[in-house]
Amino acid sequence: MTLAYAPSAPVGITALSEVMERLGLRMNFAKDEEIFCQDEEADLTYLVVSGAVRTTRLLSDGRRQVGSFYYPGDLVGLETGDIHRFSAEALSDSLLLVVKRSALKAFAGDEAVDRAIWEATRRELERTQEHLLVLGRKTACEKVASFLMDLAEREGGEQISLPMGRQDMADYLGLTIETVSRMLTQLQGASVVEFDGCRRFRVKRWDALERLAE
Amino acid sequence: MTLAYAPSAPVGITALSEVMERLGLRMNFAKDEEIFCQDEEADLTYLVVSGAVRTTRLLSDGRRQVGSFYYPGDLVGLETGDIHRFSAEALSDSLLLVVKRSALKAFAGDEAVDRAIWEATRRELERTQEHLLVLGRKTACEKVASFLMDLAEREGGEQISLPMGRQDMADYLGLTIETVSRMLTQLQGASVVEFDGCRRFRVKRWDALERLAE
DNA sequence: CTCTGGCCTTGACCAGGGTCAAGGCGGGCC
DNA sequence: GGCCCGCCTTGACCCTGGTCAAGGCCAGAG
Repeated sequence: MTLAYAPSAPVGITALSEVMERLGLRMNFAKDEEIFCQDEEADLTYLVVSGAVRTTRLLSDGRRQVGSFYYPGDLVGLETGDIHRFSAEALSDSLLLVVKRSALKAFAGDEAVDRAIWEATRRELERTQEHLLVLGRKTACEKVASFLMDLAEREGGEQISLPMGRQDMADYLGLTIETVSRMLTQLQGASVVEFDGCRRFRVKRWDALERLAE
Repeated sequence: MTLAYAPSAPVGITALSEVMERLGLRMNFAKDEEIFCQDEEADLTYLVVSGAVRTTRLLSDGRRQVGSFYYPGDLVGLETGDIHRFSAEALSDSLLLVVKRSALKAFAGDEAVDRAIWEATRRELERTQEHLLVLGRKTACEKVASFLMDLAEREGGEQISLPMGRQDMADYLGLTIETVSRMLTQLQGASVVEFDGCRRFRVKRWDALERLAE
């Protein structure tokens, strides 16, 4: 089976991940283990099967920016050019399917892969642009609220789990860990969300959360 | 003449802008005139000939984030999907070449255009990721210093001109106009840069500027 | 079951940058 | 050449979020 080029349909990512299921090497990464590194050549593509992944960038003095989080079904490292501009690490013990881009092209055809890369890149750009707005123009409370809302919208269920620690949230939102903690306490105090331990919550008042997220 | 598809060469943007020179409609935009609007359909592509362009996004309460600035030779509105996620306005009176994407495809071939779109998108993503780091993890002084450095590196010359006002800089950097002004004064006080009026400067100490930009 | 270490929360205090207000300055227009 | 308006700068003050420090909680090991 090879994938045909279908000009108008969104061939891209879904079909590609099916191909990866068949071609990909299954790899386990332990919590905090590096998947790829900033400035490293980017020839591999990763599909998150279970667990989760964060991409990060370090400033020379140790300040860190988390670029994005990736969950099961997401492709990581597809959107980059030849060199990774961020590092990627496993948030928790994770299973990933790994395949060489060149192998993927040979199997799926250049067209399908190019299209998938293009789609992944466009989605990444949109997410990054949204992130930009959050970092540039929102207050601490709005940042945390919109973060929780994004998570809740992705998951859809009642109980939502936070796969990342407070430090990762802080570095994603351009805050400190203490401020994140305080805002969470505050949101809980206002009965907007309710935490069950520090890694699970549910939304009690959607309207309020939405309003706070701006 | 049609452009052939050359798999490995960077066919993209340069060739495309040559085609645009022949196909494009010349349009003048006055200072602050809208070029396209957030949530509008994105069928046109713009090549900056003279002047400059900013892309912006508004929060409901009027807070504004500037996404990027574009200068002569840059393509604007190519990287987006079907709908613009930002608005674009002329920074000053500007001349742009405008062409429909579909016309471009018919003339240059799908391959060449797809490739150009892909390249433009990847560059945009890289710029946005850099911007993310600045907004998330840099201090006001570092933000302003790295902004000036970016400008100076693009222009290369001795005297560098700022095509945007203080408010645009502020909204790009996630600061207020007053803070931008103070930081500029401070950088000048430290003999790092020297202003000749508020729209022209030159770098006096590159090493210091680089260090301050982190 | 208890100990221990790593997160997370909380509090007190501090400072970077925002807010508000008052001029200065320079460019365009008469 | 002079006037005016809009942009830019400066100052005083304040507040959000950062810093520093102490303690709580929970999970995993022994």
